[in-house]
Amino acid sequence: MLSIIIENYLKSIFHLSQNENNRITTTELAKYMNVKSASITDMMQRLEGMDLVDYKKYQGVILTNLGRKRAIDLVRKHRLWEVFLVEKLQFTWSEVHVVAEQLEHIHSEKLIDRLEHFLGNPKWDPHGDPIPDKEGTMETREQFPLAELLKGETATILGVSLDDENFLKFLEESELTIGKKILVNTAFSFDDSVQILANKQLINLSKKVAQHILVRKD
Amino acid sequence: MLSIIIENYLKSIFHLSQNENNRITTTELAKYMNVKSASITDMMQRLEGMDLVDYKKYQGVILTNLGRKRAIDLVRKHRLWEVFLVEKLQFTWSEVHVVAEQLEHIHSEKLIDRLEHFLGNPKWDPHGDPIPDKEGTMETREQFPLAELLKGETATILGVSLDDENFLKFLEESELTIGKKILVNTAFSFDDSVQILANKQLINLSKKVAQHILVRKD
DNA sequence: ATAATTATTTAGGTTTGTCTAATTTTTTAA
DNA sequence: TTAAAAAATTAGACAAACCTAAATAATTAT
Repeated sequence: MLSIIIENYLKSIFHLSQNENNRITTTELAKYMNVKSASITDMMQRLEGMDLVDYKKYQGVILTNLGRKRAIDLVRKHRLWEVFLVEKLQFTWSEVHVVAEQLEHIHSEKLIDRLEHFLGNPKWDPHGDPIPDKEGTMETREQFPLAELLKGETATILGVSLDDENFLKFLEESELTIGKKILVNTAFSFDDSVQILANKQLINLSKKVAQHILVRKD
Repeated sequence: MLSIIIENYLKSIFHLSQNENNRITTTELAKYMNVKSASITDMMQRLEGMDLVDYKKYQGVILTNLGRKRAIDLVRKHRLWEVFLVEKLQFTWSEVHVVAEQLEHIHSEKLIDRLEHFLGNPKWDPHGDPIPDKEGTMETREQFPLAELLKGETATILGVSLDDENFLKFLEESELTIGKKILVNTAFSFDDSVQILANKQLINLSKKVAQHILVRKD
């Protein structure tokens, strides 16, 4: 059974390399995980020996199939627990992450399968991220950053692409939550900010915020 | 924040010393936890320094108020999670313990308070053990080992006093679960076993089994 | 193409939590 | 009440997961 620490390494590598499925550098990983590069090198050599990563000196690291399987399993657990916390225990969007980070390390296949069923086999978590099934398969859908919408377009909020507590708090306070309909009132070219209409209110969103809200065009 | 390992030490000391509230020896604790006595001595010196236990060389160990508070908090979490597993996820009596042993180490006061409310503020866990409230107070009630009943007496099963997986499996298979009514048909003096009537069937119980089933006399 | 800079690895050290073997203290039995 | 046995502690070692400082490799800028 993998230690919690090793599980966290796998998850971090997975998150950093999933966009491009490219090798990531030890420095990148060190920054992301808040440990020193020397510790990364150390651990990568151990994980290589466990066939969890493909690591070559000075060439960075990438997950093996086994490592990816384990990482996706953690993502599955994390996201199912997030659904539980929000739907059953009324946690807010911004509160769930810290707790789910702990819960994802509970080892029990029966627990997670039963939890999935108890929650009604959800396919998306409270941030709009897909929940992998037992085989690691996740659903996909067309979605865009709100920032890409043009003046006058309408859309529905599907999720977010940034898991920052204050960002999520801001969205909660602005009531910009999943399912909400929005209309782009103005797109300002001078700073790429946008003004949207949501909940019958005009709300200004910075470029960064608009980039990390994911929507479906209506 | 206490490590999982330290939390397990506190819980073990608590369980071993709660009957008599007496000091326990390092050897007792070592056997219970499946580690060597030397490791216990080592750890006790650390815990003494953290004001979690009162430990004196060659005189055994007992929890301080602080240590007991922490241990009861773990018991609270363990038992609430057991209720969740049984009531919401349909785990059986004998399956819950291993998973709850992991879940009890999740750190989040909000999580456990919300869970308690979600479960309807239960006062007893699936084994019939009392669930401490936030202040550490638990309910009490009159209960006896089934072994103490006399021929002809009727009773209701309240719980068990042994957390052994095979013992619990046996009870599940015999449908001797919480709330079941029983009647003592015969008490055999030669081996202290008893024959009871439950679920319209005659069931023979060894002395050990009868000692670890807790009942209320009707 | 070489020098300077940056990235990465190696070497050696620390803490936590365990172990075995040796020693000391306590308990039990003669 | 002393000797033998049992229990408990100390000493020293080890693995995991980190660290700092030094060395080496790769990249970049001149």
